[in-house]
Amino acid sequence: MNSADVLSLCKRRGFIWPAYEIYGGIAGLYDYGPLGTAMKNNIIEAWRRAYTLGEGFVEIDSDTIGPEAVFKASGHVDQFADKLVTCTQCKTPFRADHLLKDKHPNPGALNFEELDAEIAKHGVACPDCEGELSRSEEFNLMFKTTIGPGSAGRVGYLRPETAQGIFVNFNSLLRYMRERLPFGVIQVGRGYRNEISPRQGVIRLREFNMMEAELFVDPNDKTWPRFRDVRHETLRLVPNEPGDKEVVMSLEEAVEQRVVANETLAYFLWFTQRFLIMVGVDAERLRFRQHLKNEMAHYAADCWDAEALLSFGWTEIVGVADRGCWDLSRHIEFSKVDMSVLMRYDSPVEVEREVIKPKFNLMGPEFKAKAKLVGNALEESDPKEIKGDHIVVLVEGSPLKVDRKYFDVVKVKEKVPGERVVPHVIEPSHGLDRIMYTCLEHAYTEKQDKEGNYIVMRLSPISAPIKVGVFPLMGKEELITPAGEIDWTLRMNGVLTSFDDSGSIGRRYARMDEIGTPFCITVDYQTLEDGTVTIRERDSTEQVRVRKDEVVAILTSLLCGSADFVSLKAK
RNA sequence: GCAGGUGUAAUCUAGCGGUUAGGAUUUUAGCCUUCCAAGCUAAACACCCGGGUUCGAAUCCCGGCACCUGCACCA
Repeated sequence: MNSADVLSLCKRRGFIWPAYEIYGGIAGLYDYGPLGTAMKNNIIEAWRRAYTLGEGFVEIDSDTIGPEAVFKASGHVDQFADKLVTCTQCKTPFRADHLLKDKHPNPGALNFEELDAEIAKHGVACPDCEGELSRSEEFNLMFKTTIGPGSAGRVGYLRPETAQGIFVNFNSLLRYMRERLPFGVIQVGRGYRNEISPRQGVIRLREFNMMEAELFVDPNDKTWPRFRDVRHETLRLVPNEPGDKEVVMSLEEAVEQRVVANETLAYFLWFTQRFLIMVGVDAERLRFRQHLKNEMAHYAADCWDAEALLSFGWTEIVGVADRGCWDLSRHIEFSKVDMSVLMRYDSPVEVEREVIKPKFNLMGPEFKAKAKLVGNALEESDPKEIKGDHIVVLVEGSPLKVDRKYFDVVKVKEKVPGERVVPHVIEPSHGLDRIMYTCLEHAYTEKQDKEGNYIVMRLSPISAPIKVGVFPLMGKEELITPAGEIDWTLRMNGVLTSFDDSGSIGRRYARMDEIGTPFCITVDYQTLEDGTVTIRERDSTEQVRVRKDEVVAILTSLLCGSADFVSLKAK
């Protein structure tokens, strides 16, 4: 099996196919067909429920386009505004302005033509191999656009991740969450990166689907209440130590041995693992690898990738990062809006401290109009700065010596309700397209039969786009009618079915196997006699006969995992 | 973005200067069929796009696009 087989099936059966094919296609753009869309929605729904119902996160939906300031603050503009030249010999890319550092007073300000001219003028060659350099070109992974008409428009970008949409809404979210940490916010949406060379099918796309969760926590408390419940669960980890050694350890061990930085991060590694396995990632082909220090994103303090073993090798499908306070601090800095949270003490702490109290009645005659300013400066000063008989304060930017006789030092008591902190962020960020592809590749099994390859997609019932195939054993009216009734009943109970009365029964089973439909119901002549139908399970191809009025209840429990086929068969 | 390779129906492929562009799978209609891609009869669907060479191009040449492999890149 290779990725071409999977992609070929995806196209043939309507999961995923290259976009704009009638115009020759665009690398890095793929569309989801009917089955792919249904499956994608199933994965999203499972994820959404895990976070909102399971962990009490809230979901928002923010814009995909944003003004430049947002991405200046996030760091994305500067990370990708580089102008690059590439060596035509050894192919090493260099930042053009760096190469001109000694040759030009301000190379960072040059445009492409000027850079090329300067490089030619000074005969700059490749620092590595002396090879000739290519022309300079922009290297910016964000799609740039203009918000608003013409030259009056503001520079904007398509978001390279959904996360910023949560950070910029932090204050509104904090209010909504009644100003208490920790709280979590999720978002599902598209992100855009103008990749240099998209490859490997849907693994690197220019427009992609993400599911991101941002958990805001108290930086002084990265414990997690539910950690206790799962502390004995295990993770397969590759810590960032020399040798790339893989270790299996419990969450508890991982945190105690400081392999994983804190409980919350460890909990969400496990949470991610559970989700991935639930939607159909093979547990044997899943591990978590810690980012190397030099690999870490500009915002991350620690980061673990969930990696799936695909035909391309180990591939990142989820990143679980401790982003620290990077994002919020940057938005505070750039927007000048406070985004700190008051962590209240159990009861307000009464503290006594010394403050400077200006004697305005004496200062008036001395400092005249500036008396008020001087007084304010004194109030803001620390009594520790008093030097003998005077203190130096800053008034309108210049130091001013103020004599001791103009102020008193008094003790005041004040109540401090808590400490203001900028929350830290734990971010599980999921590449939905990659997860979906992983589910498809891990589900793909083929065996030889007389026709050639017989393909079964062993998709998880949760992800499978079609849940049940409903067939009359043969295309006869007396069988089609009752089968049609069962099909209708299932659909009206929220189970997506596929009704098929064409060709042979074997062909119809095969068709369902190839798109991963977990169960098939067949109405045969016995149904007409005793009202029973058969349920066939995809992976074992075994059948069990049940009363047709029980079909909905049985299938519903089979699909959600509260019943399993083996014990149903034993009954 | 660089180098090499490849583009024929939805899929796999034959054809390598002159073919009504062939086959298989698939799909559709009908017949047949009492549980795992059965059979029969019809039908549908293709030379990646644009130039050039030639009397004549799916076939040769050039450019573009896409895919594959390696390199680089992947915050």
